[in-house]
Amino acid sequence: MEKTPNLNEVAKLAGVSIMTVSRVINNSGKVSEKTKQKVLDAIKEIDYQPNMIARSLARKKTNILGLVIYSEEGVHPTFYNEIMNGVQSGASELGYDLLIFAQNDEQSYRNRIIRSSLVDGVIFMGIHVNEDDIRSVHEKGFPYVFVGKREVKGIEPYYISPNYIEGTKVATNYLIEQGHQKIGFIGQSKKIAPDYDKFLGYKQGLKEHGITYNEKLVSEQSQSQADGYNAMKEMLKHKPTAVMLNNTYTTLGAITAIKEEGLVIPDDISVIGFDDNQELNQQFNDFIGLDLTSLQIPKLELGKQAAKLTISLVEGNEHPKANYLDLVFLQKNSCQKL
Amino acid sequence: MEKTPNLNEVAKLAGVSIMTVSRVINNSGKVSEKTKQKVLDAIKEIDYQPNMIARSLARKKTNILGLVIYSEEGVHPTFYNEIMNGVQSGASELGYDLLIFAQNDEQSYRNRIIRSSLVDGVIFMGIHVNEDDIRSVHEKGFPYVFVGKREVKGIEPYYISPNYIEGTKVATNYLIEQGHQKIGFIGQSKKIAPDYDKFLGYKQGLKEHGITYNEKLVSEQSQSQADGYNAMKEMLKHKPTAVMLNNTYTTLGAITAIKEEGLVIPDDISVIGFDDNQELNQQFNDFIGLDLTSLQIPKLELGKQAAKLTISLVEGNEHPKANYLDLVFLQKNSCQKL
DNA sequence: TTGTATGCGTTATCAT
DNA sequence: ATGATAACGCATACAA
Repeated sequence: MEKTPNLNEVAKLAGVSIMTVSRVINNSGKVSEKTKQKVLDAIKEIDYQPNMIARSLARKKTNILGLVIYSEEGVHPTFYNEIMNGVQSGASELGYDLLIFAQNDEQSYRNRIIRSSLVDGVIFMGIHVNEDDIRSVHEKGFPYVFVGKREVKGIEPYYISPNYIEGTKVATNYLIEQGHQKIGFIGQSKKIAPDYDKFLGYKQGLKEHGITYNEKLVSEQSQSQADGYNAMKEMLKHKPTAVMLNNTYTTLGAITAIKEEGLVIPDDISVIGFDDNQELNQQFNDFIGLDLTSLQIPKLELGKQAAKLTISLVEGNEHPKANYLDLVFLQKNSCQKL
Repeated sequence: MEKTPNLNEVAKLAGVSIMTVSRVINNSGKVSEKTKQKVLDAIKEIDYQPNMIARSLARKKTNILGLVIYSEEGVHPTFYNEIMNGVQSGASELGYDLLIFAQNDEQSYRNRIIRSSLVDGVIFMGIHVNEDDIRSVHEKGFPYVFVGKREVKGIEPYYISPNYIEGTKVATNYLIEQGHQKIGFIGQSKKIAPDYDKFLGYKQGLKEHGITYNEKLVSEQSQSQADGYNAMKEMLKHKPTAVMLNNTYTTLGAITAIKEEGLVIPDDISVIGFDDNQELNQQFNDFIGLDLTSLQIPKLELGKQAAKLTISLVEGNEHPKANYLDLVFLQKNSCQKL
């Protein structure tokens, strides 16, 4: 490895002081057009690139964001990866790099994050978060944003979350406007916050149209294909004309059950899915031969917004603690007007 | 944001010089047990954490690895994300952080990477790589590793790749040992290097057992479910007793075709899949009700090895240019002894 | 065993 | 418009 050139060498070559070179690089202060050219030429000649580390030390700012992913066994679900891509992209757009913190153990990151001066701000992501980390970061006034709605005892944390309630309400309204009254909902889980919010939106939609809530048309089972299959089997006894599902897996199971009963989508029953995984969903659509109408989480955008919000906080701006991003309602052909 | 403490403040509090503190932190040089305790106490008291930026500048080493992902439209296929997780994990194990470079345009990274002194080494990943970047990094002697076999004109690059040839050879041998002679292969593509390697392994397996290659049992179509479906339909006319597939999508299509013909897996035909996406595959297995025997790319491990190899190069060790990682042959129940 | 001086490459401050 | 000098926080070399 050859030594990388520094300001001194550029200055010497251009016949000016390092400060002039620095000014040219940063477009700051006044530099005459003539010397500016000399400097630019010198920079090009020796292929000079500013040393980010030295710059960071002097500026006390690294232009690096940290992304902390709390995951199990070192494997991050696809879901997080897509958001991560968005974070990277959003950070990049504003001239920030992204540093990944992730480990299988539940180690605390707070010291490395806040004290080491390596990152200017941090984004938290994952279910099994170390809440002490967030609390600590929060109390130190260190810029951070959490992806996903979050309650942390004792503080009111910054977060950006998909607006599940609003999303399912929109979808429910859509079904109702298509003439549906007996609308099923699979995946009402009190344990999983997003799933419960989806349920709330569904309920609100019904309420706004004066449709009485029928608990026979709601199932708590929410995780696997088997859950969706069983829930749908049971629910079909009560003849819903439409059904909303909480994720890709339950959707698959439910569709299997519907087909087994000899029903056709959307002729006999309308279906709205909830797509947590676009690639998976795409492939299933191909396989099932069905273009599912669904609510989509704009994961890339979610990540981007998280990055931009964090950067805005880094730069000293004020923001509300709770931030929401609309879901995308994708109307395909699994719903029918009654 | 409160000011973070530095060596000076620890030293003052402990009543020693900053050098003693530095020695305690780095476990270098001789420090008496007594002063060591004083220093440790002081560190704990003010919650001191070394400033990584200052350390990096002084050491001329950041302990940060860069990961460059060349992708399209800012979206990285799941495949890369899993490898990325491995890279992060591997780097972390050896005390390195990971910085992500990724953008939708085909921008060159070489200057930022090599010259800015931000990262000690770099890992490249993706199809549409900017070859000039690699060449430049290579020629400067900057530590790097490419994930996936790579040919770059003019140089012999460092890479670590799944051993596709060996993998499919093992799988082919397995089928032959189970008594199969008419073994089909779907996905021989000259355009996609890994797919062609898979084909080569298949061919070698046949050759080792003196089975003549029958091109009626080989299909070039290799990308989509439709490809797999069509290829299988055609191939079934020649009555293979077993078939190997090149990826999850063609597998799905092929299985559909097999079922349509009224054949049962594994009773009528044995199937070996190639799993590029574990989550997808898992879900399909559930759906199809079939535990597919398949070749798996150990993506997490691939990423880890890439990180460790890069770090080893950073630390001045010698390594061969070409490095291979064995595929995992997962024997489930889609194959039958003849 | 401990401390002092110097440098890492840049930016900020204050001169000129 | 340009330059000299002092930070930035730590590590290395050299003293004591």
